[in-house]
Amino acid sequence: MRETAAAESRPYHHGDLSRALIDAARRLLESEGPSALSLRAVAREAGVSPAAPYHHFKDKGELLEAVAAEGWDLLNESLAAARKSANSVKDKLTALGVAYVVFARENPSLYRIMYDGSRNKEELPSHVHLEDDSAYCQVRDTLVEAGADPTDEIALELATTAAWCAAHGLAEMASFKQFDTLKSALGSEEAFLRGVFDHMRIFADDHGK
Amino acid sequence: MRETAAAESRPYHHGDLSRALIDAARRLLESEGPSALSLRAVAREAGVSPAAPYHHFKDKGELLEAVAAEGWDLLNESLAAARKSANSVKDKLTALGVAYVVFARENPSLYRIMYDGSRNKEELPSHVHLEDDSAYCQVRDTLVEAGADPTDEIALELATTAAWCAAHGLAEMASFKQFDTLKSALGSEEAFLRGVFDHMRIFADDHGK
DNA sequence: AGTATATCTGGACGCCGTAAAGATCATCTT
DNA sequence: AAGATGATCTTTACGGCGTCCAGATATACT
Repeated sequence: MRETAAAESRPYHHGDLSRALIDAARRLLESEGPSALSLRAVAREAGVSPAAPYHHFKDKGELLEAVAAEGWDLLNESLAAARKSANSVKDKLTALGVAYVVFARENPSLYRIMYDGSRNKEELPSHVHLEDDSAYCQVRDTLVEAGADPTDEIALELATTAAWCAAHGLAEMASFKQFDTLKSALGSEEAFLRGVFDHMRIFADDHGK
Repeated sequence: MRETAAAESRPYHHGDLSRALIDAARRLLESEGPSALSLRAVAREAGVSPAAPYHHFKDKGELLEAVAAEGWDLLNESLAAARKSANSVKDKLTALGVAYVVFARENPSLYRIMYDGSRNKEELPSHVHLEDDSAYCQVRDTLVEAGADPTDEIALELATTAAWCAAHGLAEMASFKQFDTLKSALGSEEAFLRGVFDHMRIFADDHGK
């Protein structure tokens, strides 16, 4: 009478329902978009009753936070990969910016979840800022590699913030139809992104010289 | 038996309910935040039945669009004022950016409504881009005043987009608690904003020379 | 006047998030 | 081995939501 799927020796009845709920949520997010992501729909998708999630998450927001956390992990990986594959030191920061925006384009619903929770709490998840290979720290380290002065902490934080804001702003704008003509005039979306970044000192300069 | 308030000689029973609904929505938005902005709550606030709005707006989204449109108008005015009051030509663009972010901080719920509708349709309201004193055009014109080459259309559009993205990105980030220490290290929020903008060529350079 | 038409109300439907009470089952104690 | 414990899940229920429909109401036209 046991379900054939899922791990055998997990805590209780279902076998790691929180994991299953997060997966169900991400499945729904990709197939139906953020507006279809109700707690009941997630429970339905996972095959449990509407109240079951409450034994694993305080409320809907806490489930979304767990989904968002996985989004941040994915973003970190994308950025790390872009950092490695960049040709020159000079190009690394732009590559990072492009990778950031491309991530948002390829995971639009997830990206939205990542920031929606933060906006309500008025702070980003702390591990985004603090952990060593977090997205924020990767940007900061890349700035240093590109020539920023690591001893001037305030300037470094400001520059990192500027880069982050630029990437986030572009990530939210790039999908607007208004830019279609510009994109096709430039030949590709990536050319458009690089074009925008090229108009920001942070993505073009060698920092102060 | 007539209500004493509101204009007397308007179309029907209520006397311009759509106006009253938009006002009610903005009142609710300020007092309770975006999550409290249900269509029913708006109707309640306006003193009509839950179904009444459907004679003036196709659905909830269309009402929110009307609210957002007023938000864009307000933003345009803020930017125009900032443009006028800026001291030097060189400072105009930064002043514009600061004004943009300050608008978002002072009208956080309205600012969210303005972009939420756009995100769903994947395009900004057309008058934001097209009309002559629209926010976008004000930024573009200011860039030209600051020395950008108006004949290179593509570069101008890219630069405008870069400035817009930077301002939007910072507007969404600036309220995060993570930046509190940086703000107080710099003495004020405006110093923080200018500090971030200063790390973007678009807000600091004289454009190509 | 009488008719058409735009506007508003009341009630209904199926969703939603969430809470409380009861059933079920792994684990712990003895 | 047996029973108690407590976590997990289901059922049921509540109020709120967006939206539709049928009827009431008041304006405008002829």
